[in-house]
Amino acid sequence: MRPPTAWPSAGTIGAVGLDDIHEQVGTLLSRDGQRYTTERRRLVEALARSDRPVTVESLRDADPPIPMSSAYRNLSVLERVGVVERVRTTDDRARFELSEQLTDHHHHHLVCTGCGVVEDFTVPEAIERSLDRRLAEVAAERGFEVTGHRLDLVGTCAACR
Amino acid sequence: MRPPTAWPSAGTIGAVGLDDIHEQVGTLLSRDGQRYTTERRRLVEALARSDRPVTVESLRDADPPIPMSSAYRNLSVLERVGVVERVRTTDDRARFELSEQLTDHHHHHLVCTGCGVVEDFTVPEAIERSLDRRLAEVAAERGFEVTGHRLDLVGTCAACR
DNA sequence: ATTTATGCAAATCGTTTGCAAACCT
DNA sequence: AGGTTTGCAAACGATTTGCATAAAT
Repeated sequence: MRPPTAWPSAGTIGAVGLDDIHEQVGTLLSRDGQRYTTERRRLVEALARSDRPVTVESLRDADPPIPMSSAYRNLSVLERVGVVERVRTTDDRARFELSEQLTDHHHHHLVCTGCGVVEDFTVPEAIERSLDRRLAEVAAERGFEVTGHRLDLVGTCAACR
Repeated sequence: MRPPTAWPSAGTIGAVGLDDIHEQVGTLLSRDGQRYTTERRRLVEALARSDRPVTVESLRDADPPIPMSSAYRNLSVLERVGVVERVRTTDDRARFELSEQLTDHHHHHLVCTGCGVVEDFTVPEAIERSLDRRLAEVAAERGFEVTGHRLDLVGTCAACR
């Protein structure tokens, strides 16, 4: 694992290093008896290249295009082994991003209710900590096993105002 | 508006008063040229009776049942006028709850990734405030117009562990 | 050679919509 | 009556899956 610093939000290439990511993905996949194929590599690179969660549609329109059924199937596998996370917000299409486990980049989402676009942002450590403390309490009260939290800032982006 | 205290999470009946809610809903609907019909009244009561967001499926299975197409259509209207909020989490079905505007109950959601169930919880005022302050900053930086925030605690509920 | 992944087309499933009947004012 | 709401059935759109072909080990 790499230092848990705040990343410049500009994709993961350069910040963590693609080779590094590919290596981890390979490990996570093989641990589940899955192969790290060319197609999956391309998916991971597309996700790493983006500074925000991407839609499957945008992958289909990539160059070269990634067929939607393949994208969905591979994203499911990658999600299961912990490489990607599926982001559901207000609109009906899901978006995908590399998991925080993989990028060491804990962040949150800014969601536009107009066009559905999702951007990343972070909050100061101190706030995260007090939040986590309270969240742990709530979980304990309810007998929940916590796997994480999600914080979305909902609003209208500059383009949609 | 009623005092912005933390509510006991046990539905809204008794806490705010159904009559009170119906009155506000009537106002919000008429403001949009909509009627407050028997069917819509039943929907609002079903939502008020629940202490968590409900699925449309559960409304269909209510007694008497609310046909899904009617539920969807009315929930859309109620959402548009600000009476209900649509909650999207990890599973593919949407859930609905009375809007915070209506209940004066700002709360968050605890989401089980196993069965999809969604429960309510609150965090202390102080945490909300520092969060809001940071969120306002982020919004300002990006030119977003903020309409609210969402905080989900994600995990596995007692029944699914 | 054998097992696994790919990608087209068909199937699913939650949600939306057309339309005729029921309802409200 | 005149316009709105209801609810069945059909339509939609995002996602999943069957299956024959291609790729990987």
